[in-house]
Amino acid sequence: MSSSPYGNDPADADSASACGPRFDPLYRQIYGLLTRQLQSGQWVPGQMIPTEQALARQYQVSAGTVRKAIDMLVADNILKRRQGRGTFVQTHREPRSQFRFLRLRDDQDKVPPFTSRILFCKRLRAPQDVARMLAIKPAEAVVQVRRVLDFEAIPTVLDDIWLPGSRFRGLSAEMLDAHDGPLYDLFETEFATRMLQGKERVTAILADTQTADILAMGLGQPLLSVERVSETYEGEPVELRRGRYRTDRHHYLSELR
Amino acid sequence: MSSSPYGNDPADADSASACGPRFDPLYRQIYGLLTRQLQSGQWVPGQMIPTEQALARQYQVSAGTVRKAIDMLVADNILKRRQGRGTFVQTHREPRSQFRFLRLRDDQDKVPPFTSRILFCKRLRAPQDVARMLAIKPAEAVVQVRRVLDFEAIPTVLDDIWLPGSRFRGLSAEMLDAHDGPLYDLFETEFATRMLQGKERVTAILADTQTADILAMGLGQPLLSVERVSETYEGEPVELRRGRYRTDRHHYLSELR
DNA sequence: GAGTGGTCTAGACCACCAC
DNA sequence: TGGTGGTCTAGACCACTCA
Repeated sequence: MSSSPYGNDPADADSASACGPRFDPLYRQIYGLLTRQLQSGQWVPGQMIPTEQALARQYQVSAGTVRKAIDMLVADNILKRRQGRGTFVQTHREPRSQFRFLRLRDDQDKVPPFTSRILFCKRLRAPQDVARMLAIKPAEAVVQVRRVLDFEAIPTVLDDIWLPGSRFRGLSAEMLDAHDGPLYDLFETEFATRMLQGKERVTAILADTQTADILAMGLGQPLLSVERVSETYEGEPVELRRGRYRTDRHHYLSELR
Repeated sequence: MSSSPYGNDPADADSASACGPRFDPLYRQIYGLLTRQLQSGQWVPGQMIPTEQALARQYQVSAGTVRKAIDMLVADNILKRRQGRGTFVQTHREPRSQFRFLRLRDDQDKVPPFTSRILFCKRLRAPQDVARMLAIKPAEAVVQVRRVLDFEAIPTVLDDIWLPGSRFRGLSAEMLDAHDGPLYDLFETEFATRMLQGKERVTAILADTQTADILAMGLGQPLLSVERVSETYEGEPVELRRGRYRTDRHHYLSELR
């Protein structure tokens, strides 16, 4: 967590050794308090949090200190400031951050319009590898969703999604079909689970029979394999995805900084 | 440029329309001044810039304002603060930011050790597509470098690199062979060209005869195609790379935020 | 101990938004 | 017009590095 342009980040220290707690600045403590309150659901996605002044009074610190804590949460894409209006809990529902994690792009590096089809949604005991990636016990309950994304009516992405059964009690194909918009919006709204960050491991593979069939392509054609682990607060993994991307019409865009 | 957790970023405005200049805060102006001085080579990579106090005096603003400008440059990976020592121009030479743009990882998501072999370095007139990506005129001079990266003696990456001939006058295979460490270090040191950010477009392809031969793999096996455009100050493109990555032992890592 | 960046404060004023 | 975040200031003190 907490990848911000602020000092004291242990991962950014010149000496690689993990030193002790050193010194915890006030604004970091406020950051922690706010994070915990967000995590507890005290403020829901889309809602306005108290003003900087109010928080400063509440925590008995100066406005500048609260501001710095909020800066970090904004850098984490957890909060969003709107000048003249207030500071709001970020949401995957909002147009500008819809499909924030989707890296597939067209020739102009834009997210192309697409539609989603749910192939199935079932509950099962977590296979070994899925359990490991989700940091749960093997054979614990998980929900598996398979879906296809069509870009201009061309099936392009085949996703298998695994979610911890305990968090996603009640998730069903009907619910998924009824919902439109990003999955992460549904997860926020119905399961109080916000995807905050993730990692994708990308490799090149050959289409197997089943995938080639679903994506209407030749056997042995190349595909991008995209394995995503998404995390919520405190880096807790709450989603595993295995995507197969056709990249004859699109590409995976990665920004280098 | 300028992707920072700070306000007034037009790209972050709720209304997508490009409004006028609005209001240019002082710290942005300082950011601009510092950027121009860095671009002009007034301070070279690795060198310390003047202290915040000194800059504040020089520009007739408060220390806090200079600090905020520097914060932005730090967020851009252009400067690096070291508490108790000073603020330094970031460099690709430093261990922590060596191979900053390389996304290939091993099973533990670490950058694996590797060695580089230059296959050739030649000058030619830019083909149409290369010229377009580098924003130069077709048939202008470019340098093309081909090299292989070996991971544990296994050829894994085949890179073709195109550089504008005007900037990279004097680049030769001998110079490349003599140099060890990141290419971007050489580019900084010998050609005053700092790679600040970039984009990679990743697709899955099948190995052709030549590539399969160089990477010691079967024809028709899947490969990652990684097309990188790197930019220096003001988003000026100064490098085009086409990489072919074997991903049977490694993967391409992408962080989602 | 001198010099650097890092934190924290208190307060003034500005730009923006909604009513 | 009132309230929000955004900017800017001046100054005190702390943590860290190095000689």
